[in-house]
Amino acid sequence: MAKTIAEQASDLRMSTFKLARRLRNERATDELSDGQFSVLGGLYTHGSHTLSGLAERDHVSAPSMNRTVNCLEESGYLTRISDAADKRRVTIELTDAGTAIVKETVKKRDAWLHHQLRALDPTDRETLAKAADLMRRLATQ
Amino acid sequence: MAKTIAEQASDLRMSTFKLARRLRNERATDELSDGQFSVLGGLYTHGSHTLSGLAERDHVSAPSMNRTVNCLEESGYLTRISDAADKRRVTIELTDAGTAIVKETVKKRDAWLHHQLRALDPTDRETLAKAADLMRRLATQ
DNA sequence: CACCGTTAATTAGCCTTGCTAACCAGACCT
DNA sequence: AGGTCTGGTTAGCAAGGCTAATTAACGGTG
Repeated sequence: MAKTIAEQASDLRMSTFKLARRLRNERATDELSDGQFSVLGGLYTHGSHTLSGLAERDHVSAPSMNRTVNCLEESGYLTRISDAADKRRVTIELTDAGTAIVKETVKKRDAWLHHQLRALDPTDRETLAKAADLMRRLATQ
Repeated sequence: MAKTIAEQASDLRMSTFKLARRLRNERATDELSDGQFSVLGGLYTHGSHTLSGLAERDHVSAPSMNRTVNCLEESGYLTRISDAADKRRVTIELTDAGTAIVKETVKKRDAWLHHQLRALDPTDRETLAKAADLMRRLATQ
């Protein structure tokens, strides 16, 4: 007997929260908080941004992002580069150390999930792969 | 060309986080924070718990849970009932108001996702339903 | 029975991280 | 030059996480 769409919605919501929480707990490095990693990861995959660009991407206020960036700058993972054309603006770039820690953290972070996926049969993996795409599309609407 | 398992893991992780964040933002009532709702929801679906039981379920320390419970008790959503047999223990129960707000919040919370799912074709919905089940199993391992 | 270790809840106090308000400094417009 | 707008920053507040310490009650053992 098929579930109603409402039931599917409820199931998907609960499963998403559960898995997200589980993944968050699997965070493999204590060097970086979740928010900090999100900033470095964003710089890695989408290139350099201004401060307000970063804030907007993470749906966070500019002052909050400023504090996070200060912290990451102190740790040497990124640098501020003031814009020559418009001196109000600051572009924020990953340093080599920043790039390195992103790569390493992603690897560690995915290790648990990778292990779980390998234990599934290929059909189920395919289902999850398709679902991941659908979920991404839902989320960005 | 098929993705590697590692790529699938990375995709699934990102999509899960994105959708979870999106769902979290859809929170329909400003009366309850995320953590507070989680406590009430847990009591609703799994029945009364002791304080430490609640803390463990939410992977939160006992003092943190105590503060949340204090707040919810003040708001009238739950009550403490001291155990007759072992007076150290306290059982925490939903009040009628607590039950009511859980029902209402779940309904509101699922509304957005329900709307999204209805816009998909049935095949994609089926994929997501299967994935929800797989995700739940992954998360509880 | 009295004592000591254990357990459940709570209180006190700290840290992180979100926010808004207020503030520079530079750009832009007239 | 003066007024306004914009990007970044600083200051200070609130929520919610934590650990350490406290209190109360249970339970076994000499």
